[in-house]
Amino acid sequence: MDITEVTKASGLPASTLRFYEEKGLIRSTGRIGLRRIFSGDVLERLALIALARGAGFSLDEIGEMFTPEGPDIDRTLLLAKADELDRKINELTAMRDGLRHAAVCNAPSHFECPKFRRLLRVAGKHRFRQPNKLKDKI
Amino acid sequence: MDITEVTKASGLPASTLRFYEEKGLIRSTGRIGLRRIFSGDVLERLALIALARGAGFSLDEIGEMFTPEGPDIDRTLLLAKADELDRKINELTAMRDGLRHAAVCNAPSHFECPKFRRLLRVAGKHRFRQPNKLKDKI
DNA sequence: GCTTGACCTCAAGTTGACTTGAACTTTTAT
DNA sequence: ATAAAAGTTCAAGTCAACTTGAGGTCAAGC
Repeated sequence: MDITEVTKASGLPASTLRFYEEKGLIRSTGRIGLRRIFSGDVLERLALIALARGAGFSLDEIGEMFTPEGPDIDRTLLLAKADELDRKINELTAMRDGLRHAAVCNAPSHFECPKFRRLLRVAGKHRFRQPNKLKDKI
Repeated sequence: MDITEVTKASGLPASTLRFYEEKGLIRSTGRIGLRRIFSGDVLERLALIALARGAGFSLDEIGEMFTPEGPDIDRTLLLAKADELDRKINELTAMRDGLRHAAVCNAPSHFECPKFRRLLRVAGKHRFRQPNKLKDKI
């Protein structure tokens, strides 16, 4: 398939496909002239990438999961990630319940609603961003 | 409390607190000299921000939820967001199960494992990034 | 055989959420 | 009184994940 067929089948723009290829997340099987040719299973790969992205993995992390040859995708890493997802799911569930409650609650501000405030306590600790990398000293 | 007390209590760096203030997400109650003074409930606010961030809301969206005076936080918006979270929760659950399975599965490649492939189909469609905004024409 | 449109490359721009740095002012500690 | 520590502003930098743009190539249809 050529790149437009992939864009149609996957919904991703060509620029993204080229970008993913450059990152090593997908591979084109060859060229006709300049044009990339992809084999059908790139779609499966893209689906997996989409899934992993949805689960909060970064492209780099996804790249590492697809170790070029490694049959040994680090299993403890996978389990750790699964646990992380469990925590995340709990958080999202709390937030969802909070929203549903907020939609019917008539406290003047949600901050004044005890139900809502309890949620804050429940779903506390989660870091979103790592500190910027400091430049390594030589 | 001054800004360092807030950083200690919240775990957020001072730069973030200033940034949030500039964005209108939190407010300092006054100054001593140049220095900001915060009242204790900023911590609650920060907890809520953290929760909402964790649930995937952008800072701008969070800002809108804290409408300055609006008693009428658009309830349908809240419910829509809750539904969105439900979908996300399903996705994460699928991914989590996929990871747990992958950790014990001994198919040569996860792509070759039918259980895993089924997941791909299940948890398909989710957009992560909106198209860049095109500059509005005058 | 030539135009046209799909594709290409490569560099630079974009967005969100912050962080970092430089230069300055205050408080606090000696 | 004075220096260090902690705070401030404002502009610029960073990072991920892409997108956009300029300029070039090439196969396909007329």
